[in-house]
Amino acid sequence: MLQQTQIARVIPKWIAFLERFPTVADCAAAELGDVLRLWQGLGYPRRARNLYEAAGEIDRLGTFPDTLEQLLALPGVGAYTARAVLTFAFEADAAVVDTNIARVYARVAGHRLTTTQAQAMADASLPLGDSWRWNQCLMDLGATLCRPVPHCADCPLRSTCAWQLAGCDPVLDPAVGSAGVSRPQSRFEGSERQARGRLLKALTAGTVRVDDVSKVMQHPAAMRLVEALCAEGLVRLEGKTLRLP
DNA sequence: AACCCGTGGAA
DNA sequence: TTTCCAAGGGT
Repeated sequence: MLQQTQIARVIPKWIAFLERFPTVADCAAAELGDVLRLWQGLGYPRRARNLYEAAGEIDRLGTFPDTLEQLLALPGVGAYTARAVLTFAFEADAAVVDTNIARVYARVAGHRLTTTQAQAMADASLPLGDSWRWNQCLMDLGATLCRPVPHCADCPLRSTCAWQLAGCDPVLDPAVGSAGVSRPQSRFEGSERQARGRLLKALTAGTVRVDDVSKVMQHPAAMRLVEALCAEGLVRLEGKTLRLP
């Protein structure tokens, strides 16, 4: 839920989700449509599908994956999420690089970093033992002080940060664009993404007739969107009736 | 590497 | 009113 989504917006959804699915097995035993309904409002519904499929895989495994390799093999689990589970759930030694931490390291280094470089810096800096505390502190530093518009005066790294020592010039900020963690997005208003979201939202409330799709989504290339959602397994087509799978 | 994927709050 | 971007991942 936290992938590309602010924690304040996740918390109420997370509480409701765990109330409905207290265990992995509960989620695995449900229908994808139930998961998608609980996901409504969070965006990126493919994450809900990935979570649902991951729950199925873990349920079949019988044990929860607890190595980086095993976690990375799960759908929707990448470099950040796998390490987040390791450090925050299992309290194992793993350095997470989210958008906040990537920004901190880029500014400390004083130049733009590739994801590989940022992960290497994080790995080299990680104190062993209570690594989750380190990860949490660094993440919060990025979320509170080392913001896109920073508050350098209060930063504990102000004497060692290369960008700060260079004068903290916004034009020279090595962490523009979320330090490359999240990429610029195309226009949302009037886009097919918006239309897909409208259709999925309509389906959480019931079914939709194919003939009415254009009106529901207010988008010209309506049928292409239906096909895209069907291909992703987020929508099921029965005759001329659309419903959640 | 480049591009795609939802949604909503804040500036 | 736009624009930015948020505890990223997949192709």
